Amino acid sequence: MPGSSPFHAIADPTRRRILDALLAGPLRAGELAQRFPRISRPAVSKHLRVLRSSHLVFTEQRGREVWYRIDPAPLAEVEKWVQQYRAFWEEKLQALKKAAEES
Amino acid sequence: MPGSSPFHAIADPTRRRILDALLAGPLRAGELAQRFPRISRPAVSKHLRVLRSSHLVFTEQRGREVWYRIDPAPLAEVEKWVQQYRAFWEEKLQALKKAAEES
DNA sequence: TATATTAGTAACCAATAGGTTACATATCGG
DNA sequence: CCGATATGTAACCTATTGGTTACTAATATA
Repeated sequence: MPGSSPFHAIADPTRRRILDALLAGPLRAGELAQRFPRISRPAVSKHLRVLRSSHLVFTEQRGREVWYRIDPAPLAEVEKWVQQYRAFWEEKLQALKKAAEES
Repeated sequence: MPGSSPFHAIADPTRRRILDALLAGPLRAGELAQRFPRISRPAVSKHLRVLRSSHLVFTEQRGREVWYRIDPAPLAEVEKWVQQYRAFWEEKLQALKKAAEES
């Protein structure tokens, strides 16, 4: 539990939507949960725990409220990995272009 | 099963290593499995099925051999999503830089 | 101080994931 | 044709995931 992979953290679509919501700015736990009417608050709370454990979000306690905000730093690892494949797919696009020009 | 998310497909470290291996060029199923001595061939076969179902790899049958190669196209979705957060973390780096200069 | 409000946790459950061994299927080579 | 090789699948097991409801702890407020 202490420090799971960002690849695992972003695998779940609900967790990605949570991060997307936080992109606009910090939110309280409850407010965040309200944005997912189809699942319960504890379910969201668990997703937040996963995001915390992978350091994709961090919290600031203000009285009884807990504010969540993004820390996108761990996504750099994901980006780096995906970028390895960029050259590959750009090659393919090049090949397609060439083929189109030759037809 | 027909068409699972690339986010899910790359969540597993073994599947990422399979893709990494294929980056150097196409490989046969068995040859691929040999690179993972700690897990059985059927386990690798199952990972390959997941990768196939998310269209990250495709196969070419040649006699009794099955050659696997990468199709990185679905990773574009991942890249696109991660890039949204780029601006965010670059801002943070900027802020750090600024703070360093002012100290 | 009593009561709402906010957030997390405990205990539980069904479904999925990732692994295993045993088996089926198809092709190659002698 | 027959044995060896290459690959995938079936059946099964355990751990993890994502969800639920019920409860606890802490802080704000009337």
